Parts: sequence; structure tokens; C-alpha cells
Amino acid sequence: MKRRDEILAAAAHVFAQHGFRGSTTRRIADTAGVNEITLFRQFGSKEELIRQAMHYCSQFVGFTPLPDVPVEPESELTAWSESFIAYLRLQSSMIRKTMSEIEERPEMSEMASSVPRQASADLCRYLLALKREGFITEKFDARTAAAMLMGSIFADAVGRGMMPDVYPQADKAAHMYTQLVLRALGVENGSRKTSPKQTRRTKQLSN
Amino acid sequence: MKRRDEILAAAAHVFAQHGFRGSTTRRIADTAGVNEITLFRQFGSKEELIRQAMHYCSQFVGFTPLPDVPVEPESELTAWSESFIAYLRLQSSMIRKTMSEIEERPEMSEMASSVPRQASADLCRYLLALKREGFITEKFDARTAAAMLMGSIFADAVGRGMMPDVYPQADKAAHMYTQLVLRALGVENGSRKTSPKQTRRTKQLSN
DNA sequence: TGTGTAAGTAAGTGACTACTTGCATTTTGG
DNA sequence: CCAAAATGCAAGTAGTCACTTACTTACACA
Repeated sequence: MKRRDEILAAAAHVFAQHGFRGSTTRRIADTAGVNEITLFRQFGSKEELIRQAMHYCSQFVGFTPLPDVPVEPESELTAWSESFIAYLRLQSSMIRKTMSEIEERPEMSEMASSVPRQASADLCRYLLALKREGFITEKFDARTAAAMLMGSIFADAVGRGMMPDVYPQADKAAHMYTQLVLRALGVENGSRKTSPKQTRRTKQLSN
Repeated sequence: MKRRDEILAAAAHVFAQHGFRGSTTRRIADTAGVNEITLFRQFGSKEELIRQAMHYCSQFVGFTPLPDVPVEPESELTAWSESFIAYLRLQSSMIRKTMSEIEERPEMSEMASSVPRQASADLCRYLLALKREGFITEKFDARTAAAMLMGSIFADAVGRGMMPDVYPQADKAAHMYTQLVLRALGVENGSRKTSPKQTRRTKQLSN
């Protein structure tokens, strides 16, 4: 069990550095400190090993959750953006490798896309809640706004290593992207423009 | 000469599909319809061939230029965004492959980063011109705003193939990102908030 | 003590890789 | 029209790749 996890972690690490073709079974075995044969006995093939390694990695994902009912949009959304960018930066090598293999190993990319998919859904729901709770009065498309915030964060995480000078200061970037999106939506200094629409949930909370 | 270009185009195409390691000399030769030996006689090595193929590709880059003096911010910036996203979408496979090889072939990534670098500089200059010409009165960080617009477009171009449902309608996306950024900067319906600051250039143009 | 399981060692297989050599053929330019 | 350059063909080299077979060792548990 422990051995197995060590091998999976090693495989994930090697894959993040060298991609699928560059992840030779020898290199993975050396990194894990085990004999090459052990890989084949445990996982059958290199492909299966790397598939399981990616699945193993997906256990450790977890973002600061967005509340169902917004109270302080800027701080809540900033916290979420910070945790999202931190995750993407940590995984940036793996993300780049995975994205470059869509054409040749589409099922692996599909697995990797579940995290941003979920994040996008969460973010959209939160933005609609901002509208429902009266923080936003103007018309806007939640999916576009969500795609912008996530896209900015994504591009920052995977692109900063290549061209650090085109991005804002690293530790403030998530906050600045968040602020700019909120300004685009007309959310300023956290004040409500209208009172919340009455729904079952908001009624319960206002008791 | 013509032969050479055919080989370079084939090499670029194969590289965009399979990456460096997957671009076998045999595959490139087959795609180009030439003998494998010809590659080595013309270019010496696979590495040199692919290097030249990428350089060959960079000839065909060209965006709708941003004017030095903004007149209609939304239409001008949208046109630029459209041309930028069209380019990135066309090159998305190549971009993904190049990005995934930063660790192993940094000099190639450096070459590829010159295009977005230039684009970022152009965009920043334009945003500052918007301020100078009185379209923007609020304080803003040009680099952050530029990173957001470019990041959104970049993420759209490379990510849509993987998860089409998280992005807005493809043919309107560039326009919507542009609009949202302009709203964040407080540029509405193209009207100036203050009169342009007098500079040599604007003085000349106002004659 | 015996037995099953996970691990290691040694050796090797066939396929593919970038790249080379020698020679025949085609294309091209003056 | 002829020489020179470019290209093709056949064969081969040395290395790497994923993966296999046969056998040995270490350890847990009953």
C-alpha cells in the first residue's frame, strides 16, 4: 500500500516533468527507488500506471469554498481566487503536460478537466447569487465573467514562468483579477444596490 | 527552396500534433512526402529542423494593429481581440506543445513567448493611451488589465477544445471579454470623461 | 516450520529511434 | 546539353523503449 503510493507519486512527478513519452519506466522506477519490474507487476503497463498516478493526484484538490449566500463579495471571491491560483501554480507543470496530450490521450485530459469544470460551475453559481442578493444590478453573463476570472488566473499560473514581466506582482495577482472582475460587474465596496430577492434560503437566513 | 518550405511546414504540423519526442523523423518525412534522409541532409538534425520550423511559422503572425490615438475604444479593442484570439486558436496545438516543453527545451519556449510579449506591450500602451485621451478617469493598473484580457483570450483559445461548455459562444467570446474589461476600466459607450491631455502627438492631430 | 506474497536480479525480445554510408537517379542552371 | 546539385534507395549502426521470462530473496502470518 505504502509502496504503491510512493510509486504513484513518483510517476506523477516524472510525468509532470517529462510528459508521457518522456516518462520512461526506468526513470519512474529510479525516482520511486524500486525495480522497474515492480511497476509492471503492480500496474501492468506504463499507460495504466500513469493513469492511476493522475487519479491519485486528484485526491488532494480542495479550494476555499464559495458561500451559497454572499455576504462580503470581495473578500469571499478573493479567497477563492487565491486558493485556485495556488492550486494551479502548484500543478502548472502537470497541467501543461496534460494539455499537450489532448490529441494523443484524450481520456487523460478529460479526467484533468473535471477540476476546472467544477470550479467554473461553483463560480457561476456564486456570481448568480451576487445578482440574487442585490450586489449586482446590471445585466451580465455569468459564464463569460467566470471564464474571464478563471482564464486570467489560469494564464497567470501557466504563463508566468515563461514571461514573468507581463503579469502583476505574483502574490497580489489573484486579488487584482478579482477586483477587476467585480468592478466590471458593478460590485463596489461590498454594498448592496437592491435588497435580496426572497427565496426559501434567504428567508430562512433572515429569521 | 520550395521543397524546404514544404518540409518546414510538415515539421511544424507534426510537432503541433505530437510534440518534440513524438515528432519522429520518419513521420515528418512521410508528411512532407520526402525521403527521411533528405531531412538530415538539409537540416543536419531533428532538433535543428524543428527549430527552423518554428521560426518559419513565426513569419505569418500579424494582428489588427491598435491605433496610437484611440478614437472608438470598443470597436478598436474588439478588432484587436478578435485577431488575437483567431491567431491563438489557429496555433492552439502548437502552443500547448511548446508550453509543455519549457522544462526540457527552454530556448524554444523563449522564441514562442515573443509574440504574446509584444502583444502585451501593445495592449498596455493602448490602455495607457485610453487614459491619456480621457476615456478612463479611474485609477487602474494597465499591466493587470492587459493580463486579464490576454489571459481570458488565451485560456479560451487553448481550453475550449477540452471543455467547450465553460466558455461563451465562440464567435462572440473576444467581443464579450473586451466589453467586460472596458467596463472594469470604466469605459462606457465610447464617450470621453475628460478632454485629452495635450501631448506633441495629440496637438499635431488636432490641427 | 511451512506457505504465500511482494520484491529483486539477470537476461533478453522485438520494435522503434536518430543518424550514417554508398550508390543510383532526377532536377536544375548556365 | 552537360555538369553539379539535390534527391531517392537499400542497408546498416548503436542506442532506447516497453515489456517478458525464469529464478531468487525477504518477510508476514498461521
